[in-house]
Amino acid sequence: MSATATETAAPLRRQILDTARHLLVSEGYPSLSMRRIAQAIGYSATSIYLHFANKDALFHALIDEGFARLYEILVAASQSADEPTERLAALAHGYVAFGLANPELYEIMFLLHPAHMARYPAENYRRARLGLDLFGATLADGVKSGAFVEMPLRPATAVVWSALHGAVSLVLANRLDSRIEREPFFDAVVAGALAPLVAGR
Amino acid sequence: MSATATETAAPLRRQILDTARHLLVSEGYPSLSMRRIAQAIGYSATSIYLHFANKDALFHALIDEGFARLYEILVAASQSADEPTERLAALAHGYVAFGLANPELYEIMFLLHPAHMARYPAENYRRARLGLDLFGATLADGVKSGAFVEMPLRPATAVVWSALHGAVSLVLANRLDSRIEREPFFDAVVAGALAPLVAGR
DNA sequence: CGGCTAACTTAACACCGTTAACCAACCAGC
DNA sequence: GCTGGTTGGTTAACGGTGTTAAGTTAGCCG
Repeated sequence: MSATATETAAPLRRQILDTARHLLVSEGYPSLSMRRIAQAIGYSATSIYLHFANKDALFHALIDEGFARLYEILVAASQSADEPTERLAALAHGYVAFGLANPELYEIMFLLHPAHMARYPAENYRRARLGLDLFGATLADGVKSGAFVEMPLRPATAVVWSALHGAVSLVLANRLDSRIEREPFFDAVVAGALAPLVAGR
Repeated sequence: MSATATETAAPLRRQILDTARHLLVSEGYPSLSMRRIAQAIGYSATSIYLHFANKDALFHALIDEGFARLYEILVAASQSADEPTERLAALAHGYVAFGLANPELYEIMFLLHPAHMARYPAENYRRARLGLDLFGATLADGVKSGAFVEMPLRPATAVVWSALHGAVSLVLANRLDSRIEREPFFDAVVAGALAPLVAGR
C-alpha cells in the first residue's frame, strides 16, 4: 500500500492547501470555510480533518508556506546587493513588495492573527525569524563596515521591521489617505527607516 | 416612568455598547456574539437589532468611541508641549500609549478591519483623520519654525503614523522577540520616526 | 473467503448573524 | 372607559459555521 505511496505521498493535502489559498485570494477571508474548500475540491468537509487537525492548523500550514515564500524573496533581495545600505534597501523593498503582491497571505501571516486564530506554534515561528535575521545580519555588516552607526542590534532590527510592517498594513487595510501615492510613500518609509542608521550624516 | 423618559432616552443602546466593549476586552473578539451580549444584559439577542442595524454597525459604533477617545488623548498630548519636536514626541507617545492600553479597541479600529467587517463608513472616518491632523499640524508648525526640514506634508504624516502603527501592532500581536524590551523599543521607534524630520542634524 | 485498515461520507451538535411573526403594555382620542 | 395604534420587546426559524461520532466502502493480507 505504502509501496509507491512513499513518493506520491498524499496529494489531497496539497490540493486542500492550494484550494484554500486560492479561495482566500479570490473570495477573501470571511467566505473561506471548510465546507467551501471541500466543495471546491469535490470532497466532503470532514475529509479535510483527515489531513488537518482543525481550521487553525490549515491556516498555520498556509502561513508556513507564506513565510517560506517571503524568505525566498528576501534571500534574493539580499543577494542583489553587497553594500549594506543598498542591501538593506533591497530587503525593505522586497518585504514591501511581498506584502503588496500577496495581501491575503500577508494578512493571515501578520494581521489577523491574535484575535482569530490559535497561537501560531512557536516552532514554526523560527521560519519567520529567518527573514528577520537577514535584516539583522545586514545591520551587523553595516555596523562592522562603518556604514551604519553603532546600535543595539535586536531592537534596531525590530524598529526597521515595524516601520515596514506599519506601512504595508496601513496600505493593505486601505487606511491611507487616497491622495497619497503609494510609491513615493513607500520610498519615504524606507528612507525614513534607513536614515537614522546611516553613519555618514 | 416614561413621563421622564424624554431625558433618560434609551439607556439600552448604551448598555449594549458598554457590555460589548467589556466583553470584547475580557473575553476577546471571537467570543463576542450578539447572543452573548444579549445574555449579558438580560435581553434577547434580537433586541439589539432595535438599536443597531447589524453587528457591523455595532462595531462601527464601538470604533467611533475608540476614535473619540484616541482623539482626546492626542489633544491632551498635543497641549502638553509647545515646541514642535517635543509636541510630536508627545503625540507619538500618546498614540502608542493608547494602543497598548486598549489593545482590543486598537484591534478593531485598525487591525482586523478589511477582512471581517463591512467598510467603516467614510463619514465616520473623518473622526479618525482628526487625530492624524494633529500630527500633520505639528509637522507644519515645525517646518514653519525651522525645527523640521522642508517636506511634503501628507506623506510625511503618513510615514510617522505608519511607524507608530507598525510598532503598536507588532507588539499587540505578540510578534516581537520577547528579548526586546518594550519601552526602549518604543523610544527607538519614536526617535527613528522623528530623526529624519529634525532639521538640526 | 474472512477480516483489517485506510479513506471517505452522512448525520448530528452547538453555535453563529439575521429575519419574520407575534405579543404585551402604554397612549390618544372618542 | 373602551378602542386602536405605536413602542419595545419576545420566540421561532433559516441558513450558515467548525467540529465530532458513527457508519460505509474499497482494497489488501493471510
